[in-house]
Amino acid sequence: MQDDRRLAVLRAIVEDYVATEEPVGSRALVERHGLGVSPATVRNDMAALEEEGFITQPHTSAGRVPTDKGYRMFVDRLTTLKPMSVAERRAIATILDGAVDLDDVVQRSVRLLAQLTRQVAVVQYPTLSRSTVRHIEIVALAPSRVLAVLILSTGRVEQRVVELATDLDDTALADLRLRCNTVATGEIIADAVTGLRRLATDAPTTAPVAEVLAEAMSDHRSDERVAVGGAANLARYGASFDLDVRPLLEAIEEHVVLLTLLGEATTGDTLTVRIGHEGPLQELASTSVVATGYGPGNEALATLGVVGPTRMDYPGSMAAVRAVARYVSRILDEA
Amino acid sequence: MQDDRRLAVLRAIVEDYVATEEPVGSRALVERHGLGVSPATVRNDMAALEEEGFITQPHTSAGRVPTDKGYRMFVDRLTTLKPMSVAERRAIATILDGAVDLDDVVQRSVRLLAQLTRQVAVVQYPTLSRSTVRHIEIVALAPSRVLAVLILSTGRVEQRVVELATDLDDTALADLRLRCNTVATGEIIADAVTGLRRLATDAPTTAPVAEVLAEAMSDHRSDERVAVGGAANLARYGASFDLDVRPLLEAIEEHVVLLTLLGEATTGDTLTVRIGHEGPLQELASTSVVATGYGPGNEALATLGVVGPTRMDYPGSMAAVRAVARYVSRILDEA
DNA sequence: GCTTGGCACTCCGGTCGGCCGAGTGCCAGA
DNA sequence: TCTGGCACTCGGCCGACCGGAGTGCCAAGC
Repeated sequence: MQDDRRLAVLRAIVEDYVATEEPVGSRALVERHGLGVSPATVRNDMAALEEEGFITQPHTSAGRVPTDKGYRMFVDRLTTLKPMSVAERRAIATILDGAVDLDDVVQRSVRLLAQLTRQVAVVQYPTLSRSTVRHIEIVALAPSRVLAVLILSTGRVEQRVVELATDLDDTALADLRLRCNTVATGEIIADAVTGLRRLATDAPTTAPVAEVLAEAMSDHRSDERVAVGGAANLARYGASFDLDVRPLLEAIEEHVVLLTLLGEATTGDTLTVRIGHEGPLQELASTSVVATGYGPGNEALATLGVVGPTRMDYPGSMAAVRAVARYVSRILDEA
Repeated sequence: MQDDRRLAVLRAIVEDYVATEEPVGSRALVERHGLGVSPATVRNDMAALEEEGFITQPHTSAGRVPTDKGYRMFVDRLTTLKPMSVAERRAIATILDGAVDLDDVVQRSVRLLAQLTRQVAVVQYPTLSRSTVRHIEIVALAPSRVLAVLILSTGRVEQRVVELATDLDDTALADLRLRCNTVATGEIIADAVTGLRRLATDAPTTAPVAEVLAEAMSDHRSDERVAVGGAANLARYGASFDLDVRPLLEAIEEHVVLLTLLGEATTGDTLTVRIGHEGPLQELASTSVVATGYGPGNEALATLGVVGPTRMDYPGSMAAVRAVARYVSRILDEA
C-alpha cells in the first residue's frame, strides 16, 4: 500500500520538478496532485524515499529534488511513453517525406527531433558497414588524374581524386571501371574492400584507384558522421552556464565524443536512456541521453537521440525519439 | 598633436578593454601604456573622445568602454594586421594540406579558424554559380529508376534518384548519359541548366532526368551550405548569456541567417568587418563579423569568417581570417 | 594654451545583519 | 497508519554601510 503511494510521490516529485525546475515541497505536492493524504504523510514518504536514495534536498529545509537514481526509477517503472498527438505524427510524416536524399533525411530528422523535444538532437548517419556498393564511377579529370566516385546503397556518395603514375586512355578507363564494378557492385562493404584489394595486387595499373576506393570504404571517419541540431535550446539550460553548457557545447563539436555519448545502436524498439553519471563522461554528469537505433528492417544501422539536462521530460523525449526513429526506418525501408 | 595622442588613447582603451573586458580608467591607461602624460591629461582626452562618440561610460564614475563607432575607428585607422607567427603559418599549412576533398577542406578550415581566433568560425561552401560541370553520371538502379550524379569542378557532388515513366535499357541509358554530358560538361552552371532544360523539351524520354539535374544545379539550397565551428567558444562569452548567446546560437543553426551575416563575398584581399549594429540583425547588435571572400584565382566563390562579440581581438581575427582565406584559395587553385 | 596635481563627488560592488517564508522532522493523538 | 501541531533550520531578500575606483573641474605651472 504505502509502497504504491511512495512511488506515486516519487513520480509526482519528478514531474513537478521537471515542470518547475524548483525543489518541490510536501504541501505543493498534495495540492497539485490530489494525492488524498496530508502533507505530513507525504513528508514521511519523502523521508523514506530520501533514505533509499531516490531524492535529495539541496539544503536542509528545502524541497526535494530527484537524484539520478530517482530518475532511473521513474523511467524504468513509473512512466509510459506519452503518445504523440495527431498533429505531431502528421508533422513528422510531412517533414520527413519531403526529403530528397539520405543527407536530407538525416538533416530533417535532426531538426524535427530538436523541435519536438526542445532539446539538443543528434542523428548519426547510417553506418557504411552493412550497406552495399551500388555503383562505382570513375571519371577522367586529366590524362593521369581521375575522380573515383563511390555510391552506396544507403544513398551515400564518397568521392576521391586519384593521381595515377601513368596516363589512361578512354578504353583503359572503361576497363578499369568495369573491373571495379564487377568486383564491388552489389557486395557488402567488407567484401567489396577485399575484392578491391585483390584487384589492386592482381592488376598493378589499376592499383592506385582500387586502393583509394578500398580505403574510402573502410575509412572509419565516415562512421563518425553525425548531424546535430537544437543547440539553441541550450540557452534554456538555466543558471549553471559554464558548468553545464560548456562541456556539452564542446561535445557537440566533437562528433566522436557525441557518438560515445549516444552509445551503441540498440535494435528493435528498445530505447536507451542514460541518466547523468550513468553516461561515459564525467563532465556531462548532469545531462541525460535518450537514444535508439534505427535502420531498414529492424536492423540498427545507426543511432539517433536527444541530449538534455537530467531534469528533462523523459516520457515526451522518449516518445519523440521512438516516433522519429520508426519513421526514418520506414523511409529507409522504402529506399 | 593632441589629436594624435587622443587616437593613441582610443587605441589603448580598445586594447585594454578587449584584454580585460572591464571598463578602463585613466590611471590604468597611463600605467599600462607608458603614454608619458598624467592621468588628468588622459581624462581630458577621454572627455573629448566621449564627446565625439568613440567611447562611453557604463555609468558615472566608471571607466570608459569603446562604442561601435570607437571600434570602427580602431579597425579603420588604428590597427595593422598582426602578422601570423611562424608556428601558426605552419599549422595552417599542415592542417589544410591534409585535406582529402572539398568538404574536408571546408571542415578543416572551420576548425582551424575557430582555433586560431577562439571565436565562432563560419565557412561557406563554394557557390555553384561560377563552377563548371565536370561530369554527369547516370546509373541504373532498377529498370525504371536511375541515380543521377552531378560532379562539379569545385569537387562537389550532388546526387538524385529519379523515377522514370518508362523502362530504360542499357543503350538508352548510355545515350542519355552521352546527351547530358554533351550538353553540360565543361559548361558553367547557368549554361548547363539552360542546355539541360532544352534537352528536356527536345527529347521527352530523357526529360525527367534532365529536369532533375537542372533543378539540382539551380537549387539554391546548395548555395546556402555553410560549416560552423567553435560554438564552444561561446561559453567564454561572459555574463549576458540569454541576451547575447541565445540569438547567436539560433543564427548558427539557421544557416541562411548566417550567410546574410557574413554578407557578400568580397574579392581580392579585402576584409569585411561589421561591428555591432552595422550588421543586418537587430538581435546581434553586440556581435561583430570579420569575413572575406575566397576562391581560386582571386575570384570570390564564397565567404569565410568569424563571428564574435564586438569586444573581440580585431587585429588577430582579421589576420587569421585573411591567412586562412589565402591558403584555402591557393588549395582551390591547385585542385 | 596645454598639462598637471589636488580635491570633492559619484556610484558600483561587496559585506553584514535582520527578517520572512518555505519546508522539514518529530511527536502525540486519533 | 495517518494527521495536525509545533519548533527549528536555512536560504533568499532587503536595506544599510563602506571602501575603492574613477571622474570632472579648477587653479597653478611650464
